[in-house]
Amino acid sequence: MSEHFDDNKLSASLEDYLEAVLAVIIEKKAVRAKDIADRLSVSRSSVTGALQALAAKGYIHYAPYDVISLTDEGEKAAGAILSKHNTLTKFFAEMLLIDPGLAEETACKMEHSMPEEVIERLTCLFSFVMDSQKDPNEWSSKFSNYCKKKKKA
Amino acid sequence: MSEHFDDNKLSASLEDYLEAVLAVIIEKKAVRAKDIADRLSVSRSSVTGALQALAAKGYIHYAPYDVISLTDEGEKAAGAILSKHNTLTKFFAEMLLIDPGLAEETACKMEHSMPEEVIERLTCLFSFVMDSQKDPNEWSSKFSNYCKKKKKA
DNA sequence: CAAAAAAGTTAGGAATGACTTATATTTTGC
DNA sequence: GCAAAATATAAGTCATTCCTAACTTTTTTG
Repeated sequence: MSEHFDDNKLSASLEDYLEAVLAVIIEKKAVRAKDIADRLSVSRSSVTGALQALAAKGYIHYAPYDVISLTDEGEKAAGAILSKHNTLTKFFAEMLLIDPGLAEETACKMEHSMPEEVIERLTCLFSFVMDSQKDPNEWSSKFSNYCKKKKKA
Repeated sequence: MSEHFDDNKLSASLEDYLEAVLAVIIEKKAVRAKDIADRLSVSRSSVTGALQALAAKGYIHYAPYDVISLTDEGEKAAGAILSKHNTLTKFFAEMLLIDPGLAEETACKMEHSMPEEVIERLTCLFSFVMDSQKDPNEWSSKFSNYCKKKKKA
């Protein structure tokens, strides 16, 4: 069981960095500071700072000029963030029928403040509702009709 | 139509102050700095600072030692925040069946990053699902059963 | 109504977080 | 082995948010 001191709590920004590390690893098998700088649109030195902070909190293995990798703890945390991100995006886009761009953007902001338990239930709601549809497009048409009617009323 | 410069964007913290102003007004017809200090657990001087910031951004009428009131803009903004707060709390508690305490707490954090449009759709989802229940407790039992089953599988 | 209590304000400052630029160091590819 | 690319560090900026302490104004109350 991993310990949880106050100082390995992650800020929203550090969560973004950690998420980016995992995303880049998934995408290209290895991370370079530059990839993260590009992806998050910050300077390389900001990335170094963030990586040091993440290392200090035990989420990544980091040494100057060395390869970056996630610790077990880091992998778990990054995975959780990524999954929150995906769950929320899917919920907004497919269930609430929000424009994909806005869905993504909103998920990005909210992924930092959603407790595990809430995400779990959201996933559950999603499958509960979708499972009860006869065909995959049924929800979309039913719900958008309802919303339109509601708006007029 | 009210103007929107960069500098009347509110931080999460200022939104909390603004929300508190409205909440106290609703509750007791008038606001005193002390009420807000107590409610948010900050010092009285932090409240003064926040009120000045809110005034500078055009959300409240403020003059030293004078009565505090919301501008039209402020009333609109505070109302929107409060309604986000309530919508989210209700959604978490009644639809996702999250413990009321956690529902409230999560809503508090998320209310700052939910676009109007998403809240609107969430409200719609809520009534769509609830409208299709025969009695008020149907959802709760159906959904919690589904979740239990899902967890075992 | 005057003194004490309460509420509000101000000044000044500490802590944090997230960035930056500029300079130094290391690695890598030719 | 050297130049170019990548990375790291130092040092500093800027904005937020909050605090304490001392002061002023307002309210209460004996």
